[in-house]
Parts: sequence; structure tokens; C-alpha cells
Amino acid sequence: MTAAGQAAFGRTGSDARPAGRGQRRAGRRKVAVLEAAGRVIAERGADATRFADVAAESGVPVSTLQYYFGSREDLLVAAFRHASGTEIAALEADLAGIDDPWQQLGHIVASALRGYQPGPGEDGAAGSGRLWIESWHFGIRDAEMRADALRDYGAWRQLVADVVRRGTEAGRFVPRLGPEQAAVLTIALVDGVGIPLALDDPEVTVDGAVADVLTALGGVLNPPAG
Amino acid sequence: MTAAGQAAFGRTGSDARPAGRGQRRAGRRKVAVLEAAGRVIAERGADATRFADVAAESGVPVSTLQYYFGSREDLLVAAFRHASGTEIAALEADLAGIDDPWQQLGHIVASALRGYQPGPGEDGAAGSGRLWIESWHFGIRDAEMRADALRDYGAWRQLVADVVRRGTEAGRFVPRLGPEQAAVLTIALVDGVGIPLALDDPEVTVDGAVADVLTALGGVLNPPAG
Amino acid sequence: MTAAGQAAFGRTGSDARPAGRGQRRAGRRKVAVLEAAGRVIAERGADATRFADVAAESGVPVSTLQYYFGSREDLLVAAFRHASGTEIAALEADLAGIDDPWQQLGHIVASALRGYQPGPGEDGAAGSGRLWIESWHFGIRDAEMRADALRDYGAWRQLVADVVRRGTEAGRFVPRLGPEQAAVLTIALVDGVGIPLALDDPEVTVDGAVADVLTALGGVLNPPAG
Amino acid sequence: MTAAGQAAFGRTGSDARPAGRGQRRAGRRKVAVLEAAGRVIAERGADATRFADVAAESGVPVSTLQYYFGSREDLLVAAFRHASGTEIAALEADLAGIDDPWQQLGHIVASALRGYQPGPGEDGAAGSGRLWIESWHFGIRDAEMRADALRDYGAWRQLVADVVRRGTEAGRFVPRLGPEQAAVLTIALVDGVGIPLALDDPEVTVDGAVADVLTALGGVLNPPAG
DNA sequence: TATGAATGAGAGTTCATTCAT
DNA sequence: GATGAATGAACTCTCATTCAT
Repeated sequence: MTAAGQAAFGRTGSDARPAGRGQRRAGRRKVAVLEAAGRVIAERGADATRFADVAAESGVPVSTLQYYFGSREDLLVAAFRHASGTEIAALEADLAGIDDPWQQLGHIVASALRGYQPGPGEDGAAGSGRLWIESWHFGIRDAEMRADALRDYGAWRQLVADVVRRGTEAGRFVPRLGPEQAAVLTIALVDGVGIPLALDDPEVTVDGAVADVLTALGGVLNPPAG
Repeated sequence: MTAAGQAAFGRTGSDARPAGRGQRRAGRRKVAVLEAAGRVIAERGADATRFADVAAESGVPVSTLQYYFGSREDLLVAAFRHASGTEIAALEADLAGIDDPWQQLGHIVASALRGYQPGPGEDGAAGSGRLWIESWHFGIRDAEMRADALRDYGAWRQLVADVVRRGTEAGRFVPRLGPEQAAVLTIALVDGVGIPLALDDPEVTVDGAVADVLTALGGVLNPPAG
Repeated sequence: MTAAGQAAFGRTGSDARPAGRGQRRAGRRKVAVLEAAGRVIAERGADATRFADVAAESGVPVSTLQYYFGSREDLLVAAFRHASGTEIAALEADLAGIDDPWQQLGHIVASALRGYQPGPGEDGAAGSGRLWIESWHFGIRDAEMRADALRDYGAWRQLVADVVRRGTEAGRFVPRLGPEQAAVLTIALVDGVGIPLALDDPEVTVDGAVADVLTALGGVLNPPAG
Repeated sequence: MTAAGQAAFGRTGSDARPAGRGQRRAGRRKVAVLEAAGRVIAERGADATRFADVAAESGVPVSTLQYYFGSREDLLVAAFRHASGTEIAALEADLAGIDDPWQQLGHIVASALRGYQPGPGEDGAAGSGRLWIESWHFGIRDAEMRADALRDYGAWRQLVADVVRRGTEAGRFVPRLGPEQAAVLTIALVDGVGIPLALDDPEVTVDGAVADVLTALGGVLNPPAG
């Protein structure tokens, strides 16, 4: 989640309401809660995220959280949804400012990997990778979360596949695989190398990981030398 | 990971005992319990694994579990340790029966990815990938688990790096990256593509994933055509 | 202990509330619970006083007790505090109705010793001595309770010392010791003879004990004959 | 408990056994356990004294403790019995070396009060007063312990009463009360002033307490000037 | 709409005790 | 006689949730 992404997005799912007077305020408060929840989830993990934690982080009473979101699980799902929507939107905005497809891929890989680093990132992007890990983990057992996670996978893949497709059409890539397969592999590389980053593995650094992932992608896409 | 490394697994810590006959008497159910715990963790997730669940799965009373392992967290760590030791040892044994390095890699990738599939696998490898996911997730917040996870990463990478090194020396690979970097990428690809498998993503199948991962690896290692 | 001192008791810590109507609503059962807890402590001892016991005695669910008081230890401390505040306040009120200092001492000694008798006393003072014993015992190992016990000691001593001082100024006592020392000894005699009373020692009765203690005090204070 | 008292006494109650070979050893071990138990009780309190604590302090396994003493309560009672027997015997021995009755009283008061001080005393006498407090406390609810406590009270009182009687016969005391009543008051003063000592009350010191208690006793017994 | 009060369900942990060697 | 293994009972505490205002 980049600085741009950090800005309130939060027009997702159950928040939809006949925009009336006073609703606005509640809506803003909800967004603040969702972002607080995201921070708590990234820090403690979804399983260990209690109403009380989110209440403490957001300053909103527990019973109000329940009034807003229903059950604990509903709050978690809403928080994930908010975060992922925000992040993808920000990434799309970033990509619109980059012309070269290979550089676009580089940006996707680098910004995603940065989100996996432990501790608060230098930008506000603290823990977006952590949230992503939590969302797989949660989605494995929770049907609603699984649907969201798969939808998010789809969104990321489409982003990458579009880049690959455009690069191929422009003659800049000579791929060994179709754009969808290349996209799956790209996301897989990023997530797979993000895990040791999240674990603070001393043998893996963000910069090294970005370079290696791009080398691997280069082996698949055959981009212009360099 | 070599034979020496294998000994480091699965025979750790609290199991230590004046080896011999005593082993039979006390805690002879420990291994069965650890496997039961592994099953529960794979099914419900480590965070949701209660003493009561493991007791139900293993038939051993809760208080006995605590007598054996101490705290709930110690039980979880022991279960992870047991599972990872067992899995790596089995994989090493498999590899010893395969000559060609490229086929060895194929075996590693295929058997790892099979472990990510939901539901009980046809072999005993049921849920080993699920356990692996749990172990990252747990390791992000638990220092002891993190150390174990990093150690396991090291073991897997060494396994792959050794294969790459031997293949390179034998002239069968012409790698773009050093064996360690290639190993990190290989594991990353497997884990990264294992996640949607674990989520039962309809767009990813084990067979397709194996093929694509090997294609990507081929782009890095340049193995013999085919 | 003076009227000012009394205010310091029984209206402490967590009871604090934006006084007024609110007091009625929330935790209005607190006082009843504290008295129930006092009864249980006097009967079973503080160490053996479980949440479940107080719940049974008060009719308030265990989880509500925890909601009110926090931990078990906090409940115990609150109960002791309530009891001691109540008792001292009552004693002060009694003394205000007695003119002669020697009779005031007699009242202090007699009412304190009555509280040590086993079984429910005829007045409401049942078990106040038992509670006092529990509070020393608890205070030996618990810092918070120790502070409370010492504060209560101070209050009792001041009560006695004031009586001694007034009696001396009025020329009715010719003490061998200063008022503070006399107060310490008085309390010591009462507590020291209260212990066999609490043990239902057949060789010690309340009436005999009162007489003997007053004889001993007479030896120190030299009150008017009789 | 003075240095002399510290020596193994322990020929109490259930230890009685047809002194055979091998029994000696067990007997010595039991005494060591009882003294370890005494230390634990003085430190943690009887209610909080677990088999495991005594096992740790004595080096004897839990199951062996149960084999030796039966239930936890039996162990506690045996430990109290051992300690009190030892202490009274030592005190008797001390008194035999003192001629003057007033000095004998002084010794009783001083050595008893020293036992109430917190922390390990300068001699081995650590915590004999603490044990005494524990034994009242326990005796209030436990019939067997109550009997022991009353018996111990009797022993102490007889010790004091004998001194008073001898002093009176020798014309050195002119008591206001009978020897038994004087004894009850003496013990009461010691115990009653021992409690704030055990609580480490900053307003009470051992030396001051000894002096004040003797002053009070002087008021009752009218000993020779000084 | 928003919030504090109250409570039931569930979990980990401690500990005495029983049993088999 | 002595001891480790095993286990049930009890207790404190956490937490989501319901209810009343």
C-alpha cells in the first residue's frame, strides 16, 4: 500500500448506504476503524485480533464496533476488503504513470515485496504484505474470505497479465508462456519470496529479492537485454 | 540437507531421554500425538488448535498432553518440528533414488505442490503444505517458530542448491544465477504457487502448476531441451 | 482515625464514578457483593476464597464478579477494604456516644474481641476479627494488602491514642508510656488474645479476655480505681 | 527457633516406628523434608505450599513425599508439629540457663519477637513466628491443626505461668492476676505485637516492641524496679 | 445511533492423586 | 521402599455477544 493508496478508499461492500446526512460522518468513522483494524491484523494476526484490540487502536467502543460490523469475523473480512481495494487501486494509479512494460513489472514486484518487510515501512505502506499473508491464511478456512482472496488474486493477475500482453504486442517480450500463466508465476514469485522477507530471513533482502525475481521473470519473458 | 542435517530434526529437545528401554515406557505415545497434532493444525490452523482438539484426535487426555509438552505453544512447535523433520527426511530418501538433476527438481516441485492441495492427499503427505503455511504464519510472531521456519527454509534450499550444483558441474545446467539464489527462487515459486492451490483456486491445478514452475526454472537453469 | 480519615475508606479506587444517578445503574450490586465476599473470606479464608464461592454467596455470576473487580486478588482486596472501612466508621460512631475515656477503651476492646468469636455474632459484626486475621495473613505476602493492613493499623492506633491522650489531659490516666506506644500495646493485646478466641480455645472466653486485657491496660495507664 | 532448636528434634507423632535398620535413614530424610517444608510454609504460606515446592526445596520427589506423609494436609500438619516441638524444646533449654524470673520472661519475649521479623534471621531462626502465624490461620479451619495449635498454646502458657509462679513464690513479682491469666496476656502481647513486625510495620521495631511488652508486663507483675 | 452493563462459553494451566513398576 | 507416568478436577481469565438504555 503506497502513500496514494493510504488515502481513504473504502467504498466497498456493505458500506454502501443511501448517502444521507450524518451517514457521511459514520462512513468516515467506519473507514478509520477499518484502517485501525488493518493495522491490528498486520501486527497481531487475524486470529489474534480481538474486538478489544481494534477498539483500543481506533478509540471506538467495542459495542460500537459490533453495531457497525456485526460479528468479529465480519469486521475482519471488511478490514481485508478495505485494505485490498485500497492497495490495488493505488497500484493501478502508479502503473498508469509508467510506460515501459518491463519497468511496470519492476514496479509491481518492488512495491509488493516492500510490503512484506517487517516493521513499519518508510512510507505508510506498513504491513500490506502481512495483511496479504493473513488473508490467505484466513481464506483457507473461511469461505467468505476465500472468495475475497481469490477475487484479489484475479485482480493482481489481470494487472500483470495486461502488462505482459501489452509488452508482447509491443514486441518487447518474447514469452515462453501465455500472459495468464506468466501472471500466475509472477505473483507466485513475489508471494513466495515475500514469505522469508516477512520472517526477516537474514539470507533474503528486498533489493536482492527484487533482482532475483526479475531475473526469473526475464527467463520467462525474454525482455530487452538489461 | 544432508544425512547429518536430518539427525538434527525430529529427535529434538524434550524427547531426549536415557535412550534404550526407557523410550518405550514413557511418552511412547508422543509420536502418535505429534502426528495427531499435525493433522489438527493442518485442518483448523495453528491458532485454532486447542488442546481439546488434539486430545480428541489422539485419544490422549488434555492433561497428559500438557504433561508431555508443557504449554500449548510448545505442543505446536513440537508438532511442526516433527512434521518438517519427517517430510525432509522422506524427500531426501526419494532423491537418492533419482539420478538426473532435472528430474530431481521435478520431483521436489511436484511432491511439494501436492502437499498444498486441500483434503487428505492420496499418500500420507496430507496437508504438509498446509502445515508449512501455518509454520510461516506462526513464525511471523513467535520467535521459536521463526527460528525453526528459517532452519527449515535453509534445509530445503540446501537440498535444491545441491541439486543445482551437481547439475551444473555435470554440465546439464547453464544457470543464470548462483545455486543459492536459484534455490531461493525455486522454493519461492513452489510456495507462491502453493498458496492458490491451498485456497483451491479454480484457475490453478497441481499438474499445470508443476509444469509452469518447471518452465520458469528452465528459464533460469537452461536444462537440456525437454 | 478522624472523620477525615473515614472518608478515605470504603469509597476507594474503582468505585469512583461521576457520582449521582449513574451510581445506581452500574455496579449497584457491588456493595452487596463485597459483603458477600467478606462473609466467604471470614468463613473459608482468603486463600480458599474462589470466585465461585462469592458467586454462590452473592448470586452474581462469576464473570460479572470479574467484570466488576478484575482479578480474584482485586476482589479480595476490595472486600477487605470495604470491611475495614465499615468497621472503623461504626466504631468511631459508637465512641462519639461515650464520654469517659476508660469506658471508651472498654468499648473498643470489647467490640473488637467480640469480632473474633467463631460463628456468626449476634450483631452484624460477624467475623470482623476473622477478616482482620485474614488481612494480616494476606498482607504478609501481598504488597497491596500489606499497605492496606498497615493503614488500618494506623487508623486503629490513632483511635486509641486519641482516647489515651484525651484521658491523660483530663487527668484520668497516668500512663507509663506515650499514647502511641499505649495504642500499639492495646491493639496488640486485643489481637493477641483474639487469636485463641478465633481458635475457640476453651481456656479463653470473650468476657474473661476483656477483663484481663483491661487489667493489663490498667497497669499501663493507671486509670481511676475500678 | 534458636540455633539449639534448629538441631533435629523430630520425634513427633506419626514418625514413631520400630527403630530398625534402614528406618534410621528414612527417618533422617523425613526430618530434612519436614524442615524444608517449614521453610516453604514460612515463605509462601501454608495455603500456597504445594508438594512441588517442598519437593524442590528438599530434593525429594513429589511421589515420595506422598509416600512418606500421605496427603498434602498431612505433610503440612507434620511440618508444623516438627517445628513447634523443636522450638519449644529449645526455649526450655534456654530458660534452664537463666536464673532470674524477670530475665527469663525477657528472654521468652525477645526470642519470640525475633522470630516474627521478615527475612531470614541472623541465627537460623528464620520465620518461626511466620510459622506460628500460619499455624493459627490453618488451625481456624482445620480440626487437626487446631488441636495442635491449642496444645502449643498450652505449652507456651505453661512455660510462662511456671516462670510467673516461681517469681511470685520467690517474692520477686507482686502480680495483679493469676499465673495462668498472666501467661495468656504475655503470649497475647507477644503475638499481637509480632503481627505488625511480620508485616514490617515501620512504626514497630523488635527492640522497641520488646521494651514496650516488658513495660506492660511490668504493670501486671510489678517486678523489682528496673 | 451509539454505548455501557452484564453474562455464558471455552481455554490454558495447576495440582493432588492414582497406578504401575 | 521409592519413584516416574498419567490423569481428572478445579480454577482463573479472556472474549464475543446480548440487552437495555
